[in-house]
Amino acid sequence: MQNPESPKYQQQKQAAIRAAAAVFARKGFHGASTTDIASEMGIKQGSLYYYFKSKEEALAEVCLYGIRDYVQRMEEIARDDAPFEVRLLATVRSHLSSYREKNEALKVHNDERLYLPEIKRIKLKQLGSHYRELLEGIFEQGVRDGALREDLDCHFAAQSVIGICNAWGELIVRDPRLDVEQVITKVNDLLLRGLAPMGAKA
Amino acid sequence: MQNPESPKYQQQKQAAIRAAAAVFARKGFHGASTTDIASEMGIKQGSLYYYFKSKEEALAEVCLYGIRDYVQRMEEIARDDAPFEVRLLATVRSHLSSYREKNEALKVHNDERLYLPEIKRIKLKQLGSHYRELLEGIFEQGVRDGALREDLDCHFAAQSVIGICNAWGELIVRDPRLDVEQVITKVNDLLLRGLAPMGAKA
DNA sequence: TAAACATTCTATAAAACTATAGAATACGCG
DNA sequence: CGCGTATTCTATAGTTTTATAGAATGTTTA
Repeated sequence: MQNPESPKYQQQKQAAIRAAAAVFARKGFHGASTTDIASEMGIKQGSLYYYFKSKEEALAEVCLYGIRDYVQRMEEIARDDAPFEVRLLATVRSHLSSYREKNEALKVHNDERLYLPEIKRIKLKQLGSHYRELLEGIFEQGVRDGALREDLDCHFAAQSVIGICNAWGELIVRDPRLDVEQVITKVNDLLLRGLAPMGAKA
Repeated sequence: MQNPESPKYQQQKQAAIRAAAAVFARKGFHGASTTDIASEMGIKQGSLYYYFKSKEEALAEVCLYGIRDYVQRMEEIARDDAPFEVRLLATVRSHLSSYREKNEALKVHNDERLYLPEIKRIKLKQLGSHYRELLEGIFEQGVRDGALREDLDCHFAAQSVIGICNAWGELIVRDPRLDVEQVITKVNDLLLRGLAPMGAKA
């Protein structure tokens, strides 16, 4: 057993999660065989079970790995009270920059809903909801500060941000020529204008 | 063989496509077994091959079925030259209202990219591109008419509309309590404000 | 160096899945 | 009704896949 949680083990486990993330993202959960994942990290199929008890556990680990520091960054943004515009930009940036950089771990979240053991699924759902609630809180603060129009549906706004960021995240991953920084600017701009109070400045 | 293309055959084929669409949407291409699809429409696994030569062909049919009248409605919108605001609303409505109504055929498009035979994939890509180009054209017209800001990146705008509509489409399907008409209004509003010229009216 | 432990490999059992063939049943029409 | 065709069923061959067991190899440390 991997009792000492040795550095090598940790490192390889990380590699296993990354490999699984990449292959799941490319082929989907069922499309990815354990053979694929193993060979992605340069070991044989059977050896993969040294790191994961099952294929589903691999998926669970990938999902949690993908969302965790994601939520963490959102918490930081929510914590220090900058003006709304700054927070929104930080959110969009956090969401979109990680999409390409932090490999494909996030693309899996369509599958996660389906094939995860109950407990893990709940855990993930909590993290996802937590993320959305943090974002909603930022919008509520924005309304209070007058940076957003008063009748704004903050839940709608938060969902829209997540939705549009995910959509552009996909496009960014799919098309390497896209300039991430530029996309971030434009998405931020679109949202800012779309949610601004009636007679806002440019 | 199904020589006469009898009404019953047509009807059952339609049912088969719908069933496949539903199961693919729920479980993804590889997650869906032919047994699942068959039992979804109330027949046995082997019988499915009376309607599809292979599982991949089923996917192809589902994808084409999903996107066709979609593109067609976009063509209508692009054809009669209404003011930009009307066209945008029509687009958002077409996109979102079909999402729940026209079952799950559209959700599959992540898989399609991966598992489709080359020819079908190209066909689909063409349809998708065509759709986006029509939308881009509408934006370009909107800029010319002064309804949109001059420096608007129409490609970006079109992608964003598609992205946000898809995102909300998913939410609509997943949560039956959501009021589609209300979502349409809000999404349209967000986009309209986000893309409007600098000193626009409410 | 040798013992103890960690990591990977090979081989395989058991299950699931696609696709086909041929039998069985349902349907429409003279 | 009864013939011909359309549709569905059963059974199965042939793959592919997950997961496990035990052997083989690497690595650390005393």
